[in-house]
This record gives sequence, structure tokens and C-alpha cells, in this order.
Amino acid sequence: MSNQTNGKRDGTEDGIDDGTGSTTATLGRLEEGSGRACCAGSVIDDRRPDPEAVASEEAVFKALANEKRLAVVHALRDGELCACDLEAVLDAPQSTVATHLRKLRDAGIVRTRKDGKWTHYRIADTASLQLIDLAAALGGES
Amino acid sequence: MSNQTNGKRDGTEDGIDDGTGSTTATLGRLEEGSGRACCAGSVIDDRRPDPEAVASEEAVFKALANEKRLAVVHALRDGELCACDLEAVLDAPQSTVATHLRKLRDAGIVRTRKDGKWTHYRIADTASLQLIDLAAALGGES
DNA sequence: CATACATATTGAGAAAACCCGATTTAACTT
DNA sequence: AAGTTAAATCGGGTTTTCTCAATATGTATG
Repeated sequence: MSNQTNGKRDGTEDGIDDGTGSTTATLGRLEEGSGRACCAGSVIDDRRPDPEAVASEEAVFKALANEKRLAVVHALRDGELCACDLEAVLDAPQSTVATHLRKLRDAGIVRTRKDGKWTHYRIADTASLQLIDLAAALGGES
Repeated sequence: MSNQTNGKRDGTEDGIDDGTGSTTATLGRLEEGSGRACCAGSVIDDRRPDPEAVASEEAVFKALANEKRLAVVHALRDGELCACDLEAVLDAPQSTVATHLRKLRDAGIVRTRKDGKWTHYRIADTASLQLIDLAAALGGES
């Protein structure tokens, strides 16, 4: 399901050879001397992404690229929980849990509410739940 | 924008104290002796997520939790590119690029097409692009 | 104010991820 | 077959992240 805008050309598809190699390359460009080359073009400059955008995406992905932190987000799906509850969910020492929670907070994934001596955590934005759902869909199809 | 299903109660919102701590906790449960407790309940078991689901999500997030690999995915947004093109995009040594590409491939984010002596990479599923867009939205609001 | 409890922070050892030169594999060219 | 080019893999040193005991902070309660 879901094919790309990539106009697929000749060549083998992930290792399966269909022996019809003949069309002129569009993405690759021809060269002077012998044979052709696929690259060495300056198409590249256009394709180089905005570093700032990449950095901010990277921060989000890093925050979620961890078993324990993902478990936290899952646990918070249907409502907030206090730190000690999350400690039980993760079954890890207090300092470990606190560290993960801080990372999620720093990344803007969760928000806190202080109630007396304890702290409740909740999902900051439903978008992070969508994000996880998408990842699950992507992960469970390979 | 976008509030959760979390019924917010008394307490302070992310550090701003409004000194009205008095209502009975709903998520927390009362205890025998002195004072109340928020946790120590077995609500926890229900909240513990499926380890397999978490693992597969983690794999996807790990694959994208890297500047270079994100740059690759961005570069492939509007069509496939060969490995040497991506080498130019990333401006990194060949072996480094090849390693990143393998990780993306292992994670099912990209697919390859072999054309003679060179290899073209493309996005495997548009869902990964949506994923990145969502991450960008999440990252750019904190 | 001493004590108990919940959470946060720190620091250091262990593990994982990253980087990249060197080598290997594979496919084309002559 | 020898030479060339593209790409993948290997080996290791470097950097980052993870983990968690110890300690600190902050808040209630006797």
C-alpha cells in the first residue's frame, strides 16, 4: 500500500532482477568520457534540508527512541499519573524514572502538575499519541 | 491547543503555585494511617503497555533519531536518489553514509533499487513522511 | 523543628550509538 | 583477465546515552 511519487524506472527491485535495464536515467546525469554516472550532479543542494528543522525533529525522535520513555507515554494515554505510579509501571529505580521523565518534559512531550509533595504527569499534546500510532503502523508492517 | 482527556484537578500547573491543594485525589487512593497517598494502587498493571508494540515503535524512532538519517529522509521526499547523491547531501564519508542507509533500510523506512553498479534509495512508505511532519509540528511549538 | 515521604539532581561506571579508514564485494569497461 | 567504480561491511576509537546509588530539595505532619 501507499506508493511514492518516485517514478520507478528500470533496474532491480530490492534484489529481484527483471533484466530490462535500458531507459535513460532521469535522476542520474550523463557524463563526458566513458559510461554514465548517476550522481555528481548539483541537484543535491536543493535536496539538503533545513538544519534547524532537522534538529527539532531529531529532538522529538530522540525523546521517544527509548523503551522506558515510550512505556511512559503509553501509560499516560488515558489520563495523568503521578511519578510513583510511573515508577511502578516501569519497574525501575526512582532516579532512573525521574531522569526519563525529565527528558520527556524537556522535549515537550509531557507536562507536569504539582500537587503537594507529588507530581502528576500528563501528555502535553495529542500529536505525540498520533506520532506513536504512526510509528506502530510503520513498525508493524515490515 | 489540543487538551487531553485528563481531567485536571487542583494543584499547580508546571510550577506556578496557586495554593489551593485540598480536593480528594481521584487517581491517588487513600490509605490507612496518616495522610493520603497518590499511588501504591494496582491501577498500574492495566497501564503497562505491550512490550512488543513498544519495541517495534522504538525501532522506528531510533532509526529516525539521528540528524544524518533524518536528512536522508528529507532528501528523498521528492524522489529517489542514488547512494552517491546522498553522500553529497550528507557531506560525509562513504562508509558513514552507507551505514546510515543500512539502518534506515533495516528499519523499513527506505527501500532500494539496484541499477547496475549503483543503488537507488527511496521512501518505503509515505507514513514515514507524515511521521516527520508530525515531529516537526511537535518540535516547533515548545 | 524533626521526621517522613515524594521527587529531583548529580556523578560515575556500563552500554549503546556514531564515525570513518581500510577492506571486500559486486558490476561494469576495455 | 585486469582495471575502475559504486557500495557494503568490518574493526576500532570516540562520543553519547543509560542506569542507578547517593545526595539534595521540597513539602507535609507530628
